[in-house]
Amino acid sequence: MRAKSEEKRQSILNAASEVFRVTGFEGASMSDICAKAGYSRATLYSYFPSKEALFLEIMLAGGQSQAEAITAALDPATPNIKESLIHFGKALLTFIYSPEILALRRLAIAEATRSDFGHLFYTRSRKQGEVVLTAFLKQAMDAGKLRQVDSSVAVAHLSGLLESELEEMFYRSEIVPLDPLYIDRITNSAVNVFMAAYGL
Amino acid sequence: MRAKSEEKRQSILNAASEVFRVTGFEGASMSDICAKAGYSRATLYSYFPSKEALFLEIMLAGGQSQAEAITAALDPATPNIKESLIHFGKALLTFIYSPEILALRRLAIAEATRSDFGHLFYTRSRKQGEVVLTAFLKQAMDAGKLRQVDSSVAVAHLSGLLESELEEMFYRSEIVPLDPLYIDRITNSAVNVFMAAYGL
DNA sequence: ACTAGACTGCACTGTATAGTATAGTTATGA
DNA sequence: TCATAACTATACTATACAGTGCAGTCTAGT
Repeated sequence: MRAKSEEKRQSILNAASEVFRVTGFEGASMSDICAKAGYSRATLYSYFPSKEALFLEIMLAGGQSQAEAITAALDPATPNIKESLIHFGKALLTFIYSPEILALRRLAIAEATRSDFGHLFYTRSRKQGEVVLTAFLKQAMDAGKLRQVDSSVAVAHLSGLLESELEEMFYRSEIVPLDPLYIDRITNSAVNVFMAAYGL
Repeated sequence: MRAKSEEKRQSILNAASEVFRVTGFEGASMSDICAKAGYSRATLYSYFPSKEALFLEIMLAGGQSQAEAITAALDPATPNIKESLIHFGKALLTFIYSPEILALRRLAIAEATRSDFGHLFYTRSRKQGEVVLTAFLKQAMDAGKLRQVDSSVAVAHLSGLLESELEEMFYRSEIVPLDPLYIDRITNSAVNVFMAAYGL
């Protein structure tokens, strides 16, 4: 007999992810997804029970990869806090403004009213990252590298500064990757402002 | 003969606005909008040629009101720059995180891939506000109240700081108005950080 | 080679919606 | 008052899509 393959499942997820990102949840049709994946409708329904289930799995996977990327960008053993924040900022922006992740974030916002998927995505991605970053900053404060203040607020301010020049990206119809040099400039000025307020 | 009334037109816009905000563009049906407005489908189509036209008008009106609110919150004649930024911040956050405007912003993001409406909304609302705020900060810099730096970046940083603790609002399924005391706290800490970096 | 079950292709059901058409009703301005 | 046009109610067209069902085909494991 023939076995269902994990690769096939993945290729369906990839195709669906692309279609959802381009057309949104409502705009995506299961037929489009099948065509993109190269399988028949029946096959798709044998792997995923419904459009919603497919969508949910994509959002959760995307959220998790975002949380992991944020965690990975932090190196707690660094002596120079400013350098490590700059490294973190560049990695963060590169990842969360990549076309794939940005599209997922927009999808999450778009679906926030229709279902809980949006908020689920947020709590599994950004919020997770914030927890890790908060611990990182708290450690830096305790080590005397930053002023002792509410580290959650400091995290929000750092994120807000880093993303401050990129708001327009959410509203653009075509999503293009950011120029690494632009990311460098943005990160440097954001961390400078952060250090002016939170440094010693 | 009978004349079409501007009030009727407005009440259709109001009803449509509410339906769009709750269900999104695709999710909203013209019948829902008719029911909410209390008119027949034919009447609605005699006032607006299509669903898209109706949506566009709502987005543009919302964008303009946002731009006006931002402009109105700035008083260029103020001697104390910090106080005036705090006043501006509170007014800004109160307005752009009101349930109505926040819902429009989410709609704009949701529709950004499907059409240009999202970007149009952005350029007519936020971007307009940024232009005015940039001029305001530039003037303060020239008057020696702030450090002389790129005022566009300063504007982005100020906005980013002000909104930094409110990102979750975009992902929540129910939208609730913010507590004014919470807005005060957020604004104060954001402006403090801003002044630490940009003050003299 | 045989067979279980994965797979295709297609038709079908049921539902929903944008927009139009029409026939009859009501309000209003001259 | 009366003609005009706004209005309602409703039916209709055309389309689209989620999900199901089924007849038959292909493939891998034994």
